[in-house]
Formats: sequence, C-alpha cells, structure tokens
Amino acid sequence: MRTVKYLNISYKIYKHYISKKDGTTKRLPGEKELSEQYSVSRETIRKALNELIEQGKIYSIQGSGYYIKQESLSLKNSLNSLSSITEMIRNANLAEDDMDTNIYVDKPSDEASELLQIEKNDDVYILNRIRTAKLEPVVYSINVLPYKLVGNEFAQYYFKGSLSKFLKDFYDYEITEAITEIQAVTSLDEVPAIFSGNNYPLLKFIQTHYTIEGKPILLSYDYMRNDVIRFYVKRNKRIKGGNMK
Amino acid sequence: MRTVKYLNISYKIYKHYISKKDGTTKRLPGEKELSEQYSVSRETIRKALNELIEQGKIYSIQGSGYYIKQESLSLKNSLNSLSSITEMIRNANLAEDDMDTNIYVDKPSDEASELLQIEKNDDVYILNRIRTAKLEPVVYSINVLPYKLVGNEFAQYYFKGSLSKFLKDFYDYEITEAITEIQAVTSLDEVPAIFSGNNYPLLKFIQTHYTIEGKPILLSYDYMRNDVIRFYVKRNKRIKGGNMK
DNA sequence: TAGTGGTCTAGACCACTAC
DNA sequence: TAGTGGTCTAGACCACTAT
Repeated sequence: MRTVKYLNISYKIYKHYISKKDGTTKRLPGEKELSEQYSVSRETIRKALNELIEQGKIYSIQGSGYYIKQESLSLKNSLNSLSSITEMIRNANLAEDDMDTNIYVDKPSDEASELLQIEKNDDVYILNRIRTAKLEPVVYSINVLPYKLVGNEFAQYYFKGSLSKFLKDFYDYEITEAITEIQAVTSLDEVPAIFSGNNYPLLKFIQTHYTIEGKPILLSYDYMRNDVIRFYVKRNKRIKGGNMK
Repeated sequence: MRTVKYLNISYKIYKHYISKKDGTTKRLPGEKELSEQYSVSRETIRKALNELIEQGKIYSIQGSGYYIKQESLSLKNSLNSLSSITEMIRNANLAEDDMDTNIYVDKPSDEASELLQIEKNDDVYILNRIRTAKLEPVVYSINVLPYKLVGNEFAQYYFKGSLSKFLKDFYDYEITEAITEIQAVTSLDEVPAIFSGNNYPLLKFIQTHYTIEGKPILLSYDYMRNDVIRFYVKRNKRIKGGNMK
C-alpha cells in the first residue's frame, strides 16, 4: 500500500509535538508554519490535523489555533470500536484457557428474526460458547447465524476460534459495525446455568453485527462477569447538522 | 450563522436520494455528476458525502461509487453521543414527574479524586438526586463537582434542572465529552436505599465529564432501572492508522 | 481501458480570536 | 487590525473497480 501523505504527517506531528507530554507546550504551530515545515500544502496539513482531532488528541479553535488535549485516564475496553470478546478478556489481563463450543440448527426467536431481518421459519445456526479463565467461567456467549447465509458447509468447516474472522476469510462477509444493547442481569431465571449459584454481577450484551452495506449477519448474546471485565464508552457531543432522520 | 455549503448540500442529497427509501436505487450518482448538478466543486461534494458517511447513511467503494446503507433498527438511547439522563427518560416514553435534589460539601473518595484529578483534601460538592416516573424511582444519581471549580456561589445559585447546562451558562464550562464505565449492580449493599427491597435489574454508570481541553469537571454515578430504560452503543471498526498511543 | 473515488496542490475569500 | 482556522475552487495525478 502506498504511503498516504497526510496520515504519515499526522503521525510525525503526533510524535514531535504530542507524544512527549512535557506539559508545557500546549499550542501547536499554525497550519501555515506546519505546511512549510513539512513541505506540503495547507490542505494536507489540515487533513493530518483533522486525523488527530478524530483521535481525540488535539482540538482546534477557529481564529486561535490547535491545542493539545489534557491526557485522560486510560480507555481500555472501549465499546466504541469493535473488538472480539477474546480481546476484551486479554485486556482484562486474563488468559483465556479453554473454549467449549457447541453448534446446532434451530428456529430463531422472535427477537432474533427481527434483529437479523429473517423470517420466523428460516433456520439459524446456534453456537454456544463458554470461555473460562483460571478454570472459572468468565463469558457465556450465544451466537445466532442465519443458515441461508452460510449454508450446510458451515458446520463442516468451522470448528473454533474467531467467528468474525472465519466469516470474513471463508465467506467474505466482513463485519464493520455493530449495535449493542447493554443490560444488567439480575433475575435468577435469566442467568445462564454456568453462572447460577454464584453471586457475580453479570452484564448482558445483545449485539447485532452488520456488514458495510448495513445488512445484519450475526446476532450475539454475551453474558459477562462484570467483576473481572470492565467496559467503557466514550461519549461525544454531537456537532454540526444534528439528526436529519 | 452563515450557511455552510457542504452541509446544506449534504442535506439536499439526503432528502433527494436517501430519505425516500424506495429500496430500489442503491447507488448515488458519481461525484462529478453531483458537482455539476449542484454547481459546486468536486471537493465540496466530497465533504457533503463524507458528512453522510459519518452519519452512517451511505458508504463508498473506491473505483466504484457511493451506496446507500440498508436501514437498521432504531438506535434510540445511543450512548455514543452525550445526552442527559432527563433526555434518556423521555426517550423511554416516561414523564419525569419530580426530582429531589440534595447538595452538600464533602471530601472526595479515592476514586473521585483520581477521576477528577484533584487532591484528596480538596472539597467537592455532592449532589444527590432521585428521579421518579409514575411515582416510582427510576434513576438515582450522585454528582461530584470540585469545589474549587465553582466556588461558594454554586450552592446559592444552583437549585435544580440540568447541571451541565448550568455549568455552561453560569461558569462557561462546556462539557464536550465523557468517559463512562458501565457496571451491573447486584450485590445488595451497593444498591441505593431507594431501590433496595425491589428486584429491579440495575445498571450503574460511572461517568467522568470533560471540557474540550480534556479537563475533568464533573463525575457522576447513575443507578438506573434497566427494566424501563434501555441503552444502546454503536460500535465501529477502526480504520486507518490504528492506535499510536 | 474507461470510469470511479482518494489524494494533493495553490490560491482565494470568509469567520473568528487576540490584541 | 493582524493572524488564525474554516470553506471553497479548479485542476492534477493516483488507486481501484468494472468490463
């Protein structure tokens, strides 16, 4: 891949002005000065700086300049960007030791047929998984995958490992976004059997995963022990045109 | 405020090509054609289209074109954009009938002093609030506000209503982002007294609110009845340069 | 190979901040 | 009023998709 100038310069600006947080210099040089310094046009500098704004590292004030943001505390398991449960377990400094996967075909629940936009008599694959760390169950997942998307060969070729990676490599279905509902689980009958009897606080994620076209291809339910894995969301103020829905 | 051309055109393109979701036309005209149609330069069209991409309404494939995304299900209480608890209650079709607010000065907890980046012997205002709907408690909030940021006059002038709005109007502190930790509350001793005795599933948000400079100015704890208010997060795949932290 | 979107340039004018 | 960032233009070349 050819190097993209503005991303390259964005990184250089970050390294030179932002990474060494000495706490003194707060303002960046102006666009004009930077464009001379890096021998590129002003628009390219603007794209580079915009990249840093999107990453939350700097902000700008019209008529004044670009300023470095104060360092905030770490944002480890950010729900804003898509990541697998496996990654989240690693971020919690837990080693995932085993994974028990169980596949079968069934009819979708009402909720599943609505979220996956399929008919109620369409078949779905159901994948149950228990993830453990230090021999204790940490996450219990149920994945619901429309049969018609993956066909009969799915059960033959998929064994274990990242489901989203398999869907991409084998079927060229790439998941680019997800909408997640977050729930607290307390009523005892909803708690999966593996967790029942214990008094863990449990979070439940109901996640619908979409391709770039906006087509739903996977629904997942994840029950997670909230005492060992923590979740964060970064929330931003909406700017510009608002919601024109 | 002067009208910004690319936002204006972005809206026009949305109205003309996207809002009337007849399900047939999936591809937008090319950049060149659109720039002629709206009599603007190609770069302006690109900014307009980019706006629609950021809103999740379209996507582009290099060498091919711009395409309309499939409609996904509603994303009501999105945690991605900042909104007040009051708004969330309204989105849940609940009318907030009363609010009991209680203010006093105290020392911060260890967690509060860390998140607010203040000393442990600095004073903080504590605001407790109970929000009810249909005479039942729905949300219990604790707000922690550094005394040195707002001074003695805070208790005199602030009575009730949106705290973030008051901070902006009275002190010119504008909250532009927040980092929220999401927890499930189950252990009985952590449940606020108003909720105890009942068997509601409770979600707890620990939110640190920042100004645009990245300075923390408010910490809030919100305990919410998850059976009446539901929360969603939109998660996107990270593109481009990744994390250069 | 033709057509599309992605990057980059040089220059202009406008809106806002700081003084 | 000078200097800054925000918008907009017209044109060039490159990378990718479709065929």
